[in-house]
Amino acid sequence: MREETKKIACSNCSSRTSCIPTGWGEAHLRQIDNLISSRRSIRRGGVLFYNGEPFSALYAIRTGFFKTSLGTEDGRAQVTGFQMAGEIIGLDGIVNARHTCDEIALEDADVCVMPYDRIEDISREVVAFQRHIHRLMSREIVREHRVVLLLGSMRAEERLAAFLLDLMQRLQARGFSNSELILRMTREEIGSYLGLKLETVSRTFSRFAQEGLIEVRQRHIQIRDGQALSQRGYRQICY
Amino acid sequence: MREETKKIACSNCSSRTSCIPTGWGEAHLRQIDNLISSRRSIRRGGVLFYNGEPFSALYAIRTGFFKTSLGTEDGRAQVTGFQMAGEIIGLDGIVNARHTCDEIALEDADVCVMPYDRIEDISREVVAFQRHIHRLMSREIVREHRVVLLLGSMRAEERLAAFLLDLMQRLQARGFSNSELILRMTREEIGSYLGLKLETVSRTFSRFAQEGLIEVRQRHIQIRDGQALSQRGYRQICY
DNA sequence: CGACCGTTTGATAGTGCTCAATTCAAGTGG
DNA sequence: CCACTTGAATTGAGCACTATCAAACGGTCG
Repeated sequence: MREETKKIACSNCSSRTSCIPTGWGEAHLRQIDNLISSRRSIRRGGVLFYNGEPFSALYAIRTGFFKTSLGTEDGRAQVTGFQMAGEIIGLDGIVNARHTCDEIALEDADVCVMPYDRIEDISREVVAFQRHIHRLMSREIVREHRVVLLLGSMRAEERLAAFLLDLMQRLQARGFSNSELILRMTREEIGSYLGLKLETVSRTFSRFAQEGLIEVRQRHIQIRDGQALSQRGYRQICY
Repeated sequence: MREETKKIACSNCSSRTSCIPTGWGEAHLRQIDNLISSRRSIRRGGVLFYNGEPFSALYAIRTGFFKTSLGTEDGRAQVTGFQMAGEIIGLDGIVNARHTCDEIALEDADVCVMPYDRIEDISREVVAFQRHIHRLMSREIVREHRVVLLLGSMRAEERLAAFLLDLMQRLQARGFSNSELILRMTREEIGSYLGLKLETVSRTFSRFAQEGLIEVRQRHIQIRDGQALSQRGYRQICY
């Protein structure tokens, strides 16, 4: 799994708005430019970091799609989340200076490496950046809350609908179509994430299709009736 | 629900070690002493903060026991966690400056109020404190990961066993017995947290008791065979 | 083209849920 | 002090949803 390393700054990065939003004064831009140490390219199926691996940096996804996977003692594994461009990953490693999950690329990906000690330094100097980091972590906590809600109180249909709606929303926020998406993960990975078996995922897709809610061609999903889909899956909290 | 407010400093707090660990130089103790603005006492059943309420502070639990509860659009609610003395709550509110869940006392409780702007200030001045806050948030993320794993891949028996073991471990870390505990929550709240119905929780308790793993008298639980219990529930990741 | 992986679909079994009745513990008020 | 009320917990019977096992299909890539 070959990986390349490049040198780059945030100030002239095209996707800056998504991961490090605007709003710093010009004065601080130079400090922010010191944030990224390098980039890494990960091939499809490649691993960004392993469970147990020493923690040293957070990563901003520039392109590509990742899954977060957690192993259990008895050999089972569960997907605990999917990440796409613009999102920051690796926050789990801060507590014990070790990562506690595997981060695996579902397609060829590029990430910016943000060494944690630099994050600490800049946080102390740039108030807006400090707040940004806190908000990132807090957002992650809130997101996980919603996953817990999903896994703890929804049925298969509701879970899958909520999953599709969540994906759609995140893609739409990144400028993609709001009625069409291509799944980057297998049915098994979706099932693992939703606490279902792959057969159940497949069946539920078929049922949705039969009822005219969506159109399914392999991993290509077309939303036909977003309204109805919402009614099935959107039990999420509004905030 | 009457609540009292008192003024106090961390440096001479008996339970300091649990929420704000030692290790700051003497020089910084005075800054830390400025962290707590007041204390609040919450009666059993009282609410520390509501979903939607403006966020202004984190809270350190001095005494008492809380549950975190999330409401769904269609009126259902789910418990997403239980918190005990020494733990820090309210981290969910940072992202959007509003709390996204309800925090409810399961027994009379006392909390220290830590205004968020003071946390920001001290974080910038005391490196060890900054790191402490980051670790708190990261720990919360890792904990939630484990809950997701529990809900997504364990069966009723495993869930309840893991739940008991987790509680025991946290109580033991606080100096309580490692073979005996009193549940502060109802079967329904346990069920909600574990993604089960209260009847299932009750039945599973009974089964454990029948098999000699534990002894159940209402909310009083006696561990008889922790080893066996571990084998049932401990599929958690080791880290 | 053929092999392989992922997906779909069917039949059956099992786990946990629903509905309902009963027991238990702790107040509450006469 | 005891009958009464109330909320929580236990237990049972039947059912619904999802898992499991199994087979067939389809797209992709060597």
